[in-house]
Amino acid sequence: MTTQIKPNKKEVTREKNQLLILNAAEQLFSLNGYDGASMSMVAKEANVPKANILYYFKSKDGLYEAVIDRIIANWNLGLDNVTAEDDPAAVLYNYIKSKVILAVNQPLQSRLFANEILRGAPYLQNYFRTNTRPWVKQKIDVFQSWMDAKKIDQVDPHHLLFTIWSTTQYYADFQAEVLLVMNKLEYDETDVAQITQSIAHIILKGIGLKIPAPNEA
Amino acid sequence: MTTQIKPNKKEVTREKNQLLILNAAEQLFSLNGYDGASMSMVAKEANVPKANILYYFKSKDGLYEAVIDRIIANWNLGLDNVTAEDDPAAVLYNYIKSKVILAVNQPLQSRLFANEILRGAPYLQNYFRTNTRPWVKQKIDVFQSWMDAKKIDQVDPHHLLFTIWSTTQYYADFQAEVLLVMNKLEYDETDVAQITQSIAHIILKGIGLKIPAPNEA
DNA sequence: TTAGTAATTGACCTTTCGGTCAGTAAAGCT
DNA sequence: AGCTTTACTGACCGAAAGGTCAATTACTAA
Repeated sequence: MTTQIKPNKKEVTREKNQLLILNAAEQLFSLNGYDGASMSMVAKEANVPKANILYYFKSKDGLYEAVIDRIIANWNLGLDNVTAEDDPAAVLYNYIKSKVILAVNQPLQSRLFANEILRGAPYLQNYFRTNTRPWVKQKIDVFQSWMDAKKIDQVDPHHLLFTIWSTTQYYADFQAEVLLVMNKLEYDETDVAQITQSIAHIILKGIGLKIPAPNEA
Repeated sequence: MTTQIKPNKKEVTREKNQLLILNAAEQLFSLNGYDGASMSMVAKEANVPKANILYYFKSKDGLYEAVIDRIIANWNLGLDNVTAEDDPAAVLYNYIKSKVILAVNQPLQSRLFANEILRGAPYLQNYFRTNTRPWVKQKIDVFQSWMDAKKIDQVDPHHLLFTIWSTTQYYADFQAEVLLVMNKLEYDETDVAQITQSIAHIILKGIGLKIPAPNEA
């Protein structure tokens, strides 16, 4: 908690350069995967000497971990503070909506995770074990209590969660396929609403809920 | 249609070796992606000299294309011959079930496609344009006619299709995540039924259908 | 057999990979 | 200003990548 009065020129340029590098790396790792992105590609994209990247991040692994750590730091699994007393329809609708917005507008993170998991999640294993698993457990419990209270249909809560994740992330990870099949060049402004509506309709009605009128935060 | 009377030893060993190579390549490309799998890894896995692979397939690209071509050749998009007169519930239930079985038992192909699409589908673009798109168009039409006949709810047919694809393929492509979250080492025999049941419940009910009793081919 | 042809592969090539390091530039401190 | 220390980077390294090729080893047909 030492308050930094003096901006310290060294640290400023360092952080500026690290930001350039991390952004370039995130983009390249997302599109090409770990093996498909080389240090020199990152250096070129970030417009810094390759040795500078190694100086900051020690190794390619170190850079990759830094990229992942930054994503995780800003990563919000959503559904925070959800309790058995909350209204399932509103909660799930908002969750789906926020995940669709993320998928359409910021697909890079989702794709980086997808690349990771396809390889067996070598770097994310620990994160899943220590963070995702407890998070999931808590949500599963809420889902189950909704089922016990007959608020939603009895379905395996894990698979309900996977259904929400898969349907929403699909528009980020498989964007290329979606656009090719729909014969579009990119998503347009109406797509987020369209996708949210379709997914929410199917999933909410699919577990015995009504779709809330589209007019709440 | 020339009937091959003489087995021709050369061709026999050639095809045997090509099979070894293609199997090894499929496995390695699926797990590690195009850039993550090297020719020497494939050679070692297939137990043939590296130069032999180049002799058969000209280049790494050629090998990759051959792997993709073989998958596509055996690739059945399902839902064949489906018409507006068919029963939506039975058709969709069986489609979901067959896709879940594939995802759990033969995840390699799905993962190879996932790797491809994550990279923007450089090799599959053409396939999507010439094969998938017409296939989709026909299915969309059937879905739409079911909606017009009030047999199923009005939902964007594309997104309905994507919902089925995403939910089922998730168990192949993101197997590592699914298993970590569920704290399992591998899928067991009950999982296929469990997954099928959950997905089918949500999607079928989600578009206004009843889940067929689980007793038809 | 044997000549002719195709199949095969060990050795080698160039390029690029991730990574090191010695030397230089730039702050920071007194 | 001068001295110390840290930040940086051009040049280089060994390993591994994809790919070539000349030499060798099968087959096949006559």
